Order: sequence, then C-alpha cells, then structure tokens
Amino acid sequence: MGRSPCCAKEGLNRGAWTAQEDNTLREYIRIHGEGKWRNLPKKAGLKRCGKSCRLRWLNYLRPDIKRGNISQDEEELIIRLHKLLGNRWSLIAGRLPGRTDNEIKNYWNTNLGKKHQTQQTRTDPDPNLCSTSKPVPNNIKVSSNTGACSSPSPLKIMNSHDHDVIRTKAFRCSKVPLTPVVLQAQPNKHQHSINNKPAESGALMDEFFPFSCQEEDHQDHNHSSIFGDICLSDLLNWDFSDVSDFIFSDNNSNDLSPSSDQQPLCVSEEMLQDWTASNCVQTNVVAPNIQGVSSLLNSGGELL
DNA sequence: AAGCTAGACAACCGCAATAGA
DNA sequence: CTCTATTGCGGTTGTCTAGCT
Repeated sequence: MGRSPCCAKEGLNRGAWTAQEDNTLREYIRIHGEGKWRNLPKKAGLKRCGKSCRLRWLNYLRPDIKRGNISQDEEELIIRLHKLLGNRWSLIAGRLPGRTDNEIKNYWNTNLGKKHQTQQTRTDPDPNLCSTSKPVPNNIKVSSNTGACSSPSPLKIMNSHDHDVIRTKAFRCSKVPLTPVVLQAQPNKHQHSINNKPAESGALMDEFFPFSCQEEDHQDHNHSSIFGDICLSDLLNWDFSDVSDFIFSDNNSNDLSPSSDQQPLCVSEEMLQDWTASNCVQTNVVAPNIQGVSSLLNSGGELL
C-alpha cells in the first residue's frame, strides 16, 4: 500500500534528544495528549520527525517508566518469555511493566542473548531452539552488571557537543495478552489470580505488576487479563522450552519445532496470533492440543 | 596519557497492521 | 471496497563510555 514518508527529512534534528527537546515534547503531550504524531513536531515546535517524537515519548518520556536495574526475576522472565515468544519484544515487554520493548531488546542482545546462547551451546546442541537477532560470539564475557542495568541512575545525563542530551527510558504496554496455552494449563486458577498473588511470589508480583493490587493502570486494562488465569510465579516456574515445543509448531517458524518422536501439538503461529490479537482468550481452540501441558507442569520440569 | 576496542543503549529505518475517510 | 494516514514493531545502526593495551 502506498505511503508517504512519515516526514520530510530536511531540516530535522536527528540523533540524541536534548533536554530542551524533551521538555518541549513532554509539555506538549501533557497539554494535548498523545497521538497525531505526524503533526506534533510542527505544532510543538520541534524539529523532529513525528515518528521520532513518538519513539522518544514511548521509550523515555512517559511518566511510568522503570529504568535499569533489571532484577533477577525480570531477567529470568525475559529469558523464559523469549523462549516462548521469540523476538516479540513488545509482547515480552508487555509482561514487564515499566519496561519497553527497546530496553528488553537491548538487554537481550547485550546480556541475556549471549548468556543464553552460552547455556544453549553447553546444554542443548540444537541451535534452533532459540533465535536471536544476530549471531553471538562464543567468547562471551558476561556483563558484570548482569541483573542490574549499567546505568547507575535512572537518569543518565551525557554531554553531546553543546547539548545536554538526556538518556532516559520509557514504558510501553503491549495490548496483547499472553498465549492461552498458559491459561489452559492452569484451568483452576481464579480469573483474577494475578491479583490474588500467592504469598511466595508477592514481592515478585509487586515488582512486575504494581498495578495489579493498586489502582488499575488506566492505560492498559488488558494488563489485568494479560496473564488471564495464570500466576506469574507459575510462569516463572515453567519450563518454556517444553511448552514452546508445541506452541511454535508452525512450519515456517524459525525455531521451536517439536521433536519428531513427540505427538505434534498443532498450535500454529496463526493460532498464536489469534490468541494474542484478541482480548478474549480462545482457550477452546487450544484445548484439544494442550494435553501435554498439565503433565509438563505436574512433572515439575526443570527450570531453564 | 593516548589510542583502540568492545559493550551498552538510544535512535533510526522500513515494513506491516490497523483505522478511518 | 479502496486508499491513505497513523501506529506499532523488530531489526539495525550510530554514538558514547569504560576498560584494556
């Protein structure tokens, strides 16, 4: 479909944002709200592409942003979700309130991907189990700040030429719920079990879903149904490698194909998209193919 | 101290999906 | 139904920083 370029590139600022630009954008959005990104720069007096403004806002300027200090729990969840979902960073980010897909993507590419790759090569000879955006060298030097962002403070100010360039990070919630495989796997969970978090995972849930027991986050009610019936502690305890074996059985999937000696569980990529595209989880779609999940869960499968 | 290199991450690019006229 | 604008997403690039030589 034909599209005009999002903006003329002539005369526009590029590169790092200055504090002044950030303030301008923040103030404009405070007054006028989000949206209409194409016209925003002109109206706000910014020499930026609308797309750039949107990205800056979503990734950095939004108020409910959690920057850096990715906890061990979050890291573990990222790894598992990546195993389940692949490079669907927005989906993964949607499971981690306060985190943006960009941050998670970067974190994966710089830390987890390498670490995970190392583990894979050590424990799993199948290189297709997990795909990363780019090949990772084997001489991994695991970052010393693994589990904690390199940024020592939430707001890192750097000098770039004569501008005060602000490096911040923003939050975007994905609207897409997690795959109902999970829901089916936990059929007895209370509908709002995410709010009725078990005691042993309380801190974790508070960390991941601060809105779940507080005032509902206005911007994404789907969060309350993101996990639907599942409990995050269960999520963290699942062996997604097994789950993903049947979730991504689509023939063109670049990873995660079921082993040949298994009964193939035909949950296709299309189905997954159906699930993730709808707010209502179509558990009935999965039900016939989900038989292995409960046994998987009951088996107390090994953690990654 | 200077230069080099790799890591970290912010920002950009291009495409696809979606909305709405 | 078609077309265009808008938004969202993942991959990639660019730049800064820290560590090493």
